[in-house]
Amino acid sequence: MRLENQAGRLPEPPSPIADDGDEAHFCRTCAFAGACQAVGYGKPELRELHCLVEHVGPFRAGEHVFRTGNPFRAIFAVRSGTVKTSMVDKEGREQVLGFYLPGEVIGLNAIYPEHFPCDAIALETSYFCRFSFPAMSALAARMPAVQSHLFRLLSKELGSASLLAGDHSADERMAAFLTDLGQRYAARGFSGTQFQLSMSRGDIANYLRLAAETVSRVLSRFRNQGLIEVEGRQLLIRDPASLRHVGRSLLPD
Amino acid sequence: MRLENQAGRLPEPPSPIADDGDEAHFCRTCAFAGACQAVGYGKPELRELHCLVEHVGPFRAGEHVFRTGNPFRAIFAVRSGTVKTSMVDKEGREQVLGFYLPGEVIGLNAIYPEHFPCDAIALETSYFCRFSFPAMSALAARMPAVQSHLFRLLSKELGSASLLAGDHSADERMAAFLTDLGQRYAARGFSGTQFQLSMSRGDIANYLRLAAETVSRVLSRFRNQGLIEVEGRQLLIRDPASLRHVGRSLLPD
DNA sequence: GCCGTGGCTTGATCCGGATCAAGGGCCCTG
DNA sequence: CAGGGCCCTTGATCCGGATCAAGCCACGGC
Repeated sequence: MRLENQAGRLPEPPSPIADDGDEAHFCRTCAFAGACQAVGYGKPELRELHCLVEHVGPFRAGEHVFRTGNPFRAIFAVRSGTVKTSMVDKEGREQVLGFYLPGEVIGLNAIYPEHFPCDAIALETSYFCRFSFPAMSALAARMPAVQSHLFRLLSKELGSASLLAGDHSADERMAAFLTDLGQRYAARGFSGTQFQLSMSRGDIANYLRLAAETVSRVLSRFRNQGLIEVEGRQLLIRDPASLRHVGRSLLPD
Repeated sequence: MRLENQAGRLPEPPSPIADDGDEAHFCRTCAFAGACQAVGYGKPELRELHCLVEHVGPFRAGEHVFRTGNPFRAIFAVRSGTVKTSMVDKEGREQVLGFYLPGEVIGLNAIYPEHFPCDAIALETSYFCRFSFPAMSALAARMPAVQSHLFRLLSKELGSASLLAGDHSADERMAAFLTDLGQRYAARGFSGTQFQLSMSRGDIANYLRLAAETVSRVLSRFRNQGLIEVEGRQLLIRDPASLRHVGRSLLPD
C-alpha cells in the first residue's frame, strides 16, 4: 500500500493515484491529454508523442526528482503521487513554489535558464512521465496542436503564479489554497471535497508565506466554524461554498 | 518633449526611449532581438517576422493598451514608455502585477485563458510593436528559433513571477525592486543607476504589497543611509553594491 | 520497554508594517 | 489669482501574524 493510512477516524477517500495500471485513464487525466486528443488517438503522430515519453519512478517521499542547477533536458508530468518545488535562497531559507498533483507538469520554469531553478521533491511515493524537451520542441514545430498546448501550459502557470502574490489574510490564503487543491483533484477525476494533504503543515505554511503555527490555528478555526473536518492530513471540506467565499479574492471567478 | 521634466535638482538622465527613430537601435534592444538574430538579419524570414508587426501608439499616461476580458489576439513589445499591468479583484481592489520597460513584452499570460486576464495601462506616453499571436504561432512552427524564443520568454516570466512571492521585509523588497529596475534599464542600453521612476509611489507599494507610506519611508531611509538619491521620481543609485546586498535574498545570484 | 525525534497544536508575547491623521508641494482649472 | 485634487512625506497608533515556549502524540530505533 503506497499511502500510509493515518488510522484517523475519517473514512479513507480513494487514493489520488492516476496510474492504476490503466494507461488510458492516466492519459485522460494527464496535462497533455489535450494535445493527444487534438492529434487524434491512434494517429501516427500520437505514437510519436508517446515515443518521447519515458516512465520514471518510483521516487520515495523526500527524494529529489531534480535539483537546482541540474541541466534542463526534460519536463515531467506527475503520473501518481505529489511533488513540491522549492528554492533555497542565499540565506539557506527554503521557499516552497508549488505543489503538483497527478496530471500536472513540472519543470517549465527551467526552459529559459536552461537549468532547473528549483528543487522538485516527492512528498509521497511518486511516478512520472518524462518528456525530453528537445524532442518535444521538435515535435511541436511539426504539430501545431502540441506547440499551442505547450504555450497554454506555460501561460497557465503564469496565471497561477501571480495568485499567491497579493497581500491577503491568513484565512483568505488558507481557504483559497484548500479550495484550489480540491478543484485540481476534482479536475483529475478525484474527490474535490475529501482528500489527503500530502504535504506537512510546515510546507503549507512556507508556500502560503505564513508560520506553521498560523496554519494550524487557521485550520482549527475553520473546523470550529464547521467549514472543514481535518484530522492529521485527512481533509474533508464540509462547506465548499463558504470556504470558497472566504478565499474568493484569490480565486478565479 | 515626451517626458515631463520634474525640474528637480538631479541632472536629467537620457530618456529611456528606445524608439529614437532609429529602427536598428530599437530592434537591438527589443525582446525579440534574439529571434531575429538567430534568423539572421536580411534573410527573408526576418521580413516575415517584421511583416506581422504593427506599430501602435501613442498611448498617453493612464490609457489602456488592453483591458481585462479583451479577446487575446496579440502580444505587445514596449517600444518606448512604460506600462503597468494590474488586475482588479472582486472587491474592486487593484493589484499591480508588473511594470514593463522598453524592449519587454506584455500579454503572454493571456495565451491560456485566450482573454487578457489583466489591464495594461500606460504610465507615460508609450508606443508598442503589436505581434499578432496566430501569425506568430504559425511562424514559430516554421522557425524553430522563433518557437524557442517564445518558450524562453514565457519561461523567463515564470521565473520573475515567483520573485515577488516570498515573505521579505519592506527594505529587502524595495532594494530588490530598485536593483532589478536598474538592471533591466541597463540590459536595454540605458543607465542602470540613474533613471526616472515612471510609476507613482502608490503603484510601487501595490506591486510590492506594501502601503504607500511604507514605500515613502523606506526611500527616505535609503537616502539617509546614502544608498540612493531620490527627488520626486528622479532616482540615482549611489551605492549599487550595498543596495543589491540589502535585496540579495530576492535577487538572482 | 525506553527514549529521541519530528509533526502538530495551543497559549503568551512581540514587532513590522498597516492604518489613521495631518501638512506640504505641485499642477490644473476656472 | 484662488481653489481643489493628487501625490508625497512624516508622525502616532494599532493589529495580524511571527516568534517564543510548552506540551501532546505517533513513530522508529535500540
